[in-house]
Amino acid sequence: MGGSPAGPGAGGQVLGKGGPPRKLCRAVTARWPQPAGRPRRARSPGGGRTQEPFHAVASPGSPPSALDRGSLRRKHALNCHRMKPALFSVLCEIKEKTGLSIRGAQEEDPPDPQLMRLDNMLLAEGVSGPEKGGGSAAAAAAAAASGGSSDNSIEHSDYRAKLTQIRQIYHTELEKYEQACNEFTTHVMNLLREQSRTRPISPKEIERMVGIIHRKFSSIQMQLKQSTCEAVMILRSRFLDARRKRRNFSKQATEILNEYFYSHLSNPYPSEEAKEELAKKCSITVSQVSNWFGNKRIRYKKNIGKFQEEANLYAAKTAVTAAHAVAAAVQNNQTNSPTTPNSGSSGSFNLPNSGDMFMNMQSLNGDSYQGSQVGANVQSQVDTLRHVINQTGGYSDGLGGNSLYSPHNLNANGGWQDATTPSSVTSPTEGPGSVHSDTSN
DNA sequence: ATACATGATTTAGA
DNA sequence: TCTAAATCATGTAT
Repeated sequence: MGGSPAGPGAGGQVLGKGGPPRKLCRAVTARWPQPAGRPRRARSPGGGRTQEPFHAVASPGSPPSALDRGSLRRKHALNCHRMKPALFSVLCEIKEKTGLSIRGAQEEDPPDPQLMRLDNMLLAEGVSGPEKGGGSAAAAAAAAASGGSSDNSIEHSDYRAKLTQIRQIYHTELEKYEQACNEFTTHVMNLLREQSRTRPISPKEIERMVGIIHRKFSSIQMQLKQSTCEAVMILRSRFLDARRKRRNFSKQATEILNEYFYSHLSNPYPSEEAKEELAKKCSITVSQVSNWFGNKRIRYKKNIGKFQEEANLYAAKTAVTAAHAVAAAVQNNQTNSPTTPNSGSSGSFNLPNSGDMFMNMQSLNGDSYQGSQVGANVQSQVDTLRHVINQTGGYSDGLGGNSLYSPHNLNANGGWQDATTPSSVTSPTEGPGSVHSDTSN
């Protein structure tokens, strides 16, 4: 249920309209390298569509061919012809009549909704937005989708790096397109200007031509934007997928969880508060804490024997902590007034060493000393300590059954004792008297 | 390559 | 909604 921190399918939904991510992936990998070649292609054949041969206006770089030379000569002859003004006016008249110059002049393109959507998306993803915080919004969203844990900074930076890459490609391509568009527009304008000497070309016509060119280029830009959007979405979905993948918790996190588990073996059900605290300490989500305890309980119960060594280990740790606690408490009792235990607002111990972390957690559960009864808590620590001492004394007999955390906490039908039973009440010194046959799997 | 460990998910029950 | 139990899927050690 709430187990998944990333939430199955949390990613990829943003672009859901485009189709399943797999397909997108293929589409993009096939399409990505292409845009670089487009401007060149757009430049050359575009001119061939006007009525006059554009190559007639020799580009400054290339020497005119024999054909060009002939055409230039003819043009020059035409321009100098004495009948030219008369012919020109006739042409104007004809054009007026055919209405060529008016047609399509008022084609004002409204803002394309799809283009707007793409623009918005790119902005939201931090691709087309302002230079700095780019991607931070998306990354934050992704982090939120994953449960907000902060243990994935590597993936995070990886994501940002890739997003930056996409962003760069997008901008260079966009720049190229704009440049190509401008070049082509000025080229066409020059041609039209040149042609206007031999045939009537109204400013409206020029405007229209420019409009056509811009529309063409903006459609190419839209393709670029679409590809970029797809790339970002794929990156996102992959990023989230990667987070969905199982990753072992850090050693420290496992230790913290184990310490809690084995010190609350009689009732290994952390409260919501305790879960939150554990989650914070382990840099994982509360759901992950719940999962961990669920797994741990079932696996411990299934094969107690296997976990005994681990249990002893953590018991020893607990004992050390307890020893410190007892020492501190005793000292406190001697030096301070007996009614002022060294506790914070939540009633936790302030231990002089690193063990206090664990002690704090213990206090959170509320089962170590309800009602801030530090005395009782100290008693439980003493019990643990005493028990460990006993255990280490009897450990050499080598029999699995004689272990600190023998399954005395489990009742006959395999369940733990009543969940309300605090661990400190059920003294660990109880010993291996209780029943347990299910040490094997 | 394999077995084992472990985090996540699913299912069913209370 | 929480949990137990089964199971899946991946990480890790050999």
